[in-house]
Amino acid sequence: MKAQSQTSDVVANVSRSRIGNKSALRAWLRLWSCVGSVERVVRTRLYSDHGMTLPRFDYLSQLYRQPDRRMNMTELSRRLMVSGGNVTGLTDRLVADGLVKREQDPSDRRVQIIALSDYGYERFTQVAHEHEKWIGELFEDLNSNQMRVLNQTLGQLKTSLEEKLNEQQEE
Amino acid sequence: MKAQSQTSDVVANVSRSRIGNKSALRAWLRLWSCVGSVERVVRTRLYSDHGMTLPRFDYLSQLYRQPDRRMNMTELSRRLMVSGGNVTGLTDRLVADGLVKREQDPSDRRVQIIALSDYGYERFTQVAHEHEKWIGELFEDLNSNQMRVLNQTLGQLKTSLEEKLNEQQEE
DNA sequence: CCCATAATGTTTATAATTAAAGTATATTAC
DNA sequence: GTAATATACTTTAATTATAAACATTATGGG
Repeated sequence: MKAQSQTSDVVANVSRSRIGNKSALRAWLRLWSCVGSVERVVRTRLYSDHGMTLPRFDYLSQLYRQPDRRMNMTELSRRLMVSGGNVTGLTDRLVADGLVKREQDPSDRRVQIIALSDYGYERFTQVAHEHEKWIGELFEDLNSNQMRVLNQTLGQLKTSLEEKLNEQQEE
Repeated sequence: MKAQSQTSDVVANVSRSRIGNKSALRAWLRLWSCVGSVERVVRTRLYSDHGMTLPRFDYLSQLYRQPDRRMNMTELSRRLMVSGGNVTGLTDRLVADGLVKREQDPSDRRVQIIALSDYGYERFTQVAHEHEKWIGELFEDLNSNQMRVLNQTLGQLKTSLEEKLNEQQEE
């Protein structure tokens, strides 16, 4: 009885795992597809209507959300989920366009603090308002219940992924 | 009465719209974050464990899913949600590495048909197996109900977005 | 204090990516 | 049949992106 029970458990686990992988893979492909579609629309409109690229918009939005509209390079890299070298390049171009400024951290000479300029703030505010409208339109076919469920599930997935990434980093 | 009722409707609509936009924006940010996290993990492991980049993996996976493992450039561009020029460049590099082959369409001399090579098939099969495992692990904290709900909602969002993109294109 | 180690950011080389313009071929309208 | 238009792909120039190597500064243990 015991042996058989173990075998059943093993079979059940393998089976569950395989189904889980397939189900996860389907979810992943749909996530990827949805994000790709939204990004494509947003990128195109940002560029044609405001002459702004998506990476720059994402960058500025991170600064914008901070109370003091300031952030160092490492934190920007982490939040934008891009490499440090990429942030250096983006920063160079945003500084050249006057949208952000580089400041020194008085307590740590390694740190560059990036501040949204007045011009950058003004510019971003205008674009962000439209951006929010586009997103609203793209998601309008979901009813309030679906939206609630989506936010809940993605919220948990996000937390779970962040935990996994932290664990992985520590290894 | 009539005027007041209209005013209330307008207020209600505006209010609903604003809430909808905020809720949609939250969902969008979570979608973006989850996809970014998963991509980061997959990209890093693809590169360190298999010397393969994520764009190439995505490209090969599109070919792999076709019954004849063949697809033309335009269709690849559409499915990968990237520009045509990008597909040209990726194809050049994948051909150089022997993973895919360019073939001519006998019925239309403009068309390039890209075929997964035997080596490409073999290579992709190995990597895809691991990839599926990684995705399974990244999503393992969602229970079966959450997974079901996520797949359902994302399925509808995907369809809705595809419709919107088609409409937009026709305008 | 001094050394090892960690953290922050830049540089380098290369790949991926876009928008727009260009080339070649096909299709459609007349 | 031919001209206009559309489709398929490539090229170009610029931007965005990565990984790895590097320089500088900070931190912690002896």
